[in-house]
Amino acid sequence: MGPGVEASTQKRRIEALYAQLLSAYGPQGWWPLSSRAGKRGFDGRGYHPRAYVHPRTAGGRFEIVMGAVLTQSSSWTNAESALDRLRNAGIRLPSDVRSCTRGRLARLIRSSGYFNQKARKLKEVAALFRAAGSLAREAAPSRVELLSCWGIGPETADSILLYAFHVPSFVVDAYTRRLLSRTGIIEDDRQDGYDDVQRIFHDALPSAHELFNEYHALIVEHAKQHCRARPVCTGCPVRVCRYRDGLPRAASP
DNA sequence: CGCCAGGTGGGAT
DNA sequence: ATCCCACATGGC
Repeated sequence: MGPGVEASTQKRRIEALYAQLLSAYGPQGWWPLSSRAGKRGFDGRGYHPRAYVHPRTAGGRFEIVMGAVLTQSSSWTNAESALDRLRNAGIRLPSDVRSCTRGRLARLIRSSGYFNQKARKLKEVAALFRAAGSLAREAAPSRVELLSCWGIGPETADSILLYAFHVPSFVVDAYTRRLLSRTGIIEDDRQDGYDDVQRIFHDALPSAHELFNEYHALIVEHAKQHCRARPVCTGCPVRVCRYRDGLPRAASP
């Protein structure tokens, strides 16, 4: 939190931002599942957006884990087509990943980018979730345990905790930093580390996974529609922001 | 064509 | 602790 900014002010800003985003975009219903989720072996008929059915099976949960890795620094559509190819190849459980060669995995997930690295990452998370029952709802791994896995950093760890296991751990991504920076809630998107930004949300909000789920999803939707790298400010529902029509302005009071 | 996309790990300073 | 870079495809 910036110097001189009261915690109650910070809390109001975070709450107001959520209200504006929810009002503008409506409930997002994350996590998005692969486009054919609902066919055999997968739970949830729905698909992103706004048709979320929370995962009940190990396969559904592990698909979220794989999706969280595949979408690292790449678009969801690219990650999703990789998920589709994994599903079509019958790869939906850690054991399926383990019995697939690294090279074949890389070929299947080519569209997600960084495919050699990500093939290794899938191997690593498959090893992490190897134990029977490790994907059970009540067997959520600890954050430290996730972070100790090669290929899982703080954002991926929190995505897995929140969206696969419903543990209320707020997900901070590049979009979150950009939005908080532009609205003046943080100084700039480099100043604060991951845990600092996460703490802003944890301090301001009740610790509820449904709320954290929606808030992060709304930030992503908002970042795609308006708060892009090159801002699209026409029709932007966020009232306090130092940009208008792509031009930097002085921070609002 | 250049920029951007729901990061992470490793190495140099 | 903090920069800097490799990793790579696809959409606009």
